[in-house]
Amino acid sequence: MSVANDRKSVAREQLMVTASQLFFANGFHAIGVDRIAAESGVTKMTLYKHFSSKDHLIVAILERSSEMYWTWFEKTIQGAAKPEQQMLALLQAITSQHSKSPQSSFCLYQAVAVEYPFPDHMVNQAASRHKQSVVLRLEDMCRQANLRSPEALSRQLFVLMEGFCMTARLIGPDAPPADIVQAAITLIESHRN
Amino acid sequence: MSVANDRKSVAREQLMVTASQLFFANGFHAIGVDRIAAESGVTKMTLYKHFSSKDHLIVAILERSSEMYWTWFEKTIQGAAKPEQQMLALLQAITSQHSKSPQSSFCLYQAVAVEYPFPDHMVNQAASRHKQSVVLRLEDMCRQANLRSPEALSRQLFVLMEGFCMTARLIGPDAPPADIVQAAITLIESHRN
DNA sequence: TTGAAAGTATACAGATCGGTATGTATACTG
DNA sequence: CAGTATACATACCGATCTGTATACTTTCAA
Repeated sequence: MSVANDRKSVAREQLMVTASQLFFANGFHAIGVDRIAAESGVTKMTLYKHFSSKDHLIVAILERSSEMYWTWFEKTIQGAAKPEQQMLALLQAITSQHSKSPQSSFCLYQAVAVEYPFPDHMVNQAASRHKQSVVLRLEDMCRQANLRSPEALSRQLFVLMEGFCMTARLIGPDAPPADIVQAAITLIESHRN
Repeated sequence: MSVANDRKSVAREQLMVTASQLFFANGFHAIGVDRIAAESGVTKMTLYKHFSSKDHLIVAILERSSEMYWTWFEKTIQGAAKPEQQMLALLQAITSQHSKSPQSSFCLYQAVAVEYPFPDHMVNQAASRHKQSVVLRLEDMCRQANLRSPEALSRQLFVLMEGFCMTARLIGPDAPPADIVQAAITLIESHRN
């Protein structure tokens, strides 16, 4: 089987994990392919055997992150019956994860929005696809909850989540833990019929 | 007078304006000093006569942006008497500015948080100082308004504002215009005594 | 008028960037 | 055994990065 299609390669997996961590902590432009390869314990040639360019590696990381996000998403809302409770479960999971590891609140897609700001760039498009689908999913949940103006409410909750992630970067660990959950509760309540 | 202290130099001013725009639209690492100098109609040597390094230029831009921000801030809340109305005036100004020019919602300090993530870096510190002062100012307003848990409310409003700026980057112009103002109203109301 | 300040022009240093070329060793598999 | 895939090592390419060196011009005020 051709290497380019072998999604189970250990080298490929290690490259994506390592690169993901490095990008996470340093940004995209600050990390070169040499360092990614070195810290993966792999040659640069191996990197380019698996990914045709740095941009393609980033897109692969973003798409795998998106898959992992949705797995986490569905698992998190699993216990909650009503859609309102599901949305709160998401916020609670985000904040409790934040208190354990503040760095985990950082969002790779926000970094893309900053470092690849042009919509015709493949990296930007990969991030946009993900965030667009999040907005739609939230809107879907608001609709299921039979709340007033589901579009507006979903956008409010989305902004709340994005703001939380960015605030974690800006202010640091001791940012807004439970406040955001309370804000979400207030906003949801205000959209009840 | 020495050039390094001449804050009125046209070249220095042009460099800061041009660099600011370029960083705004492309990020920091994506823009080199050569391009900044060229698009300012100035030599690279002139840039280094006024700013001892690229990082110092960025810090100067951030600090001047902060001054401009506070000028805008005080001017915006000027018409409103009550602190609650002042906070709403801020949100309304942000959203109305957004509908005129969506790019203006982008926040340079958020870009710093992504591209200079280390707290011991002077650029990161300059951005942190600004955002910290914004949080404190909001908290002050909430306290003046005699609302319940001013700390929590100010953090909620801060997250809302940060989320709005980031959403403008992530989703694009047709993001959440009036929804955020409504969210702020709801949150403020919920903290009334 | 003269002399410092401000700016120009050009060239360069040293490092790093993304990406490629060439060849070799290992290991699975038909 | 033969062939293919995977990964190795090393060296290199052109471009770009921040920052510096040197020398010439313009402006303006004491």
